[in-house]
Amino acid sequence: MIFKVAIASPLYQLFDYLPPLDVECDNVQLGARLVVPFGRGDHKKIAVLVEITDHSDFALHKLKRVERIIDQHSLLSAHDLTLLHWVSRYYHYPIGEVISMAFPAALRQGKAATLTAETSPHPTELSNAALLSNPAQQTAIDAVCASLGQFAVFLLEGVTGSGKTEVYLQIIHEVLKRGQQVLVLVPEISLTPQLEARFKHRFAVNIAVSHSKLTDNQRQKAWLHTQQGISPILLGTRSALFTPFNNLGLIILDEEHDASFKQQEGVRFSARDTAIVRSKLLNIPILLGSATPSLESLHNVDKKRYQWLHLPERAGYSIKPVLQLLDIRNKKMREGLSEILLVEIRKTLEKNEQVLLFLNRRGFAPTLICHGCGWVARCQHCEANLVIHADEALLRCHHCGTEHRLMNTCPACKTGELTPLGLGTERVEKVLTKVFANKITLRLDRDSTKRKGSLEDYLEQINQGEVDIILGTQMLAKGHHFPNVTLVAILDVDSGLFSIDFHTAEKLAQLIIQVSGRAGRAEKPGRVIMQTRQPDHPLLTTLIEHGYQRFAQSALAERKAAQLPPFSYHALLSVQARDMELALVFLQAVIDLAQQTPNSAVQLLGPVPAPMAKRAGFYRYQLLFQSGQRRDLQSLLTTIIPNVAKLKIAAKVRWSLDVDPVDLY
DNA sequence: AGCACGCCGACT
DNA sequence: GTCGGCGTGCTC
Repeated sequence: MIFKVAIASPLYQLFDYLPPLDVECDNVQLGARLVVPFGRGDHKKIAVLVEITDHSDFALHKLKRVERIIDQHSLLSAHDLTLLHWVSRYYHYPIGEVISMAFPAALRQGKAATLTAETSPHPTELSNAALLSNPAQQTAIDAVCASLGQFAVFLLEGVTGSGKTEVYLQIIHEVLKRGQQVLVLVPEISLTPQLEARFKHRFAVNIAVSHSKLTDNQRQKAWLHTQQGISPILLGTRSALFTPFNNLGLIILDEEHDASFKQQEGVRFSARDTAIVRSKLLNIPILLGSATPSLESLHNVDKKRYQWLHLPERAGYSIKPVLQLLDIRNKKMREGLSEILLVEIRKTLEKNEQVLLFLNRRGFAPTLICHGCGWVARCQHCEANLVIHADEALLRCHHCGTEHRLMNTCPACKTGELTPLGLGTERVEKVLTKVFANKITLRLDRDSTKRKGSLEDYLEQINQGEVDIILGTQMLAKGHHFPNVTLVAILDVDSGLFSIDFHTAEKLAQLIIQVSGRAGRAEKPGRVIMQTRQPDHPLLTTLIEHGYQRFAQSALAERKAAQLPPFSYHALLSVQARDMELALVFLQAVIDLAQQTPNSAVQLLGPVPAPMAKRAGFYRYQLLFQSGQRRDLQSLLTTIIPNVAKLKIAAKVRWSLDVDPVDLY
């Protein structure tokens, strides 16, 4: 009897052990945790039992013995293990690391998987008869409910105010009536309080919540409640995806286009794509929701892989704002605000309505330049300029955190006048408080909301009407809705138009639509003004004249013409090292490995410097794998990645692989 | 990733 | 003579 176990280590393999002595092993369950000796000395590791076989490829006399079986009852089902194996294979990440990711911290360390006594399971009692729903909502509800108990992917497309959440709630109600559980995934924690409140109001059941801002204990409790079936609903972020369920009947993934569903370190999995795999394994439906679906998902609808459900705006509930481009070429500007925009802001404030301004750059100004000699304040560790933070009299690097005192004279020529160049939120805030001195301006960015809970306090002030002008970065683009805001302005929409990364256009369009959904209500619709020097840019004109769907069609046509994803498949191998040469030698070794594995169906693009070629003292390079067929790309990666990991030089650099990258940075 | 082993420089 | 620097190699 051989136990094949997973151990958290950067090795792409399982480890074989002999069963423990003096213990009855006939009933030991796959997915149970074990204590095993590992490495030299008497070191112990927590392992997860993955397979029991009767032969080993490893020399039998070298096998060590399992020391102890921690769990009498498995914590992970066979399906859970299959899903984790899929993640390890598809994202080319060591199986032991992937499996350990499924457990909360304490269980990873071998603590007993027991709940504290205070747990009194809520009676599973379904309250509150359904609200009214309109025909489009009913169609969506019926379609998903008809698929309960079988695999199907639904894309529910509906703008703010179309009643998506109500559709979710009614479908969940049906799943709970069948005695099954529901997994609800959302992109960010900031969205969960409202959603959680709405769920709790609707269902008198135990709702588990899991996201990274909770303590380890809170997360473990949610994990165990879900695993044991005490909580019929788990509401969580990306990392909650791997929580085991007793009887999962449906997955809902809201804001499916959101980039935060893609993990950007370690195992770079897509929670959306992995959730779909989980649904398929369990033979249950999955519902993806968005006002601005990703191009991949729309493409999958075209290919009939997903079923498209559409919620038009409801009559009388419409908060659809008017989108307008404001051509600022040759217009008089005051710190990034055109005269025309200032007039519109004034008119709005005079009606006692609120104004929301977006500028996606914090600080006072992104550049400090010497008017005398042209010296620019640069970060010595990054290929980036230092950002002026006037409030704190600092120059700060937004990439590595380096800080310097803001100086008065040019350190290069000692005489020249130092001039701030460009716009940040602090600078715009300053001019707003001056121009609208009798109004209250509130700045919301990472700097002004550092204190825990301050964002919530500010949001409350806004909704109480204590604030007239809200100026913020994209942290305001998600979730929060401000009914008394009737004017939204995007101060610099052009910065999103010229990127080397083809994903940026899609993200900009989604941002514009999401931002526009933050404002107004039925009787006071909002208006969105975008300042631009590119009023004829096709992205902007298509979006404004024909809406998101038409934009998405033309963006997909462009992707197809250029053979970019979703019409081809990408994997990005990135490396960083203090020594530039080392990084390049590593990538050359990877290229050599790829060329020893002839696969003409995969193109290698690179090595090229990363878009920020130096960051925090590390030089950064990357290599892009591209293929027309997913299986060709996968088979090449399966062959080479474990060998890449074994390269001697791999230990001297930091490298990572991103399959299906959502940004190429 | 850890962690032990091993082969070279400055200390009691 | 020994403590310890971190290069190298291994983990069932």
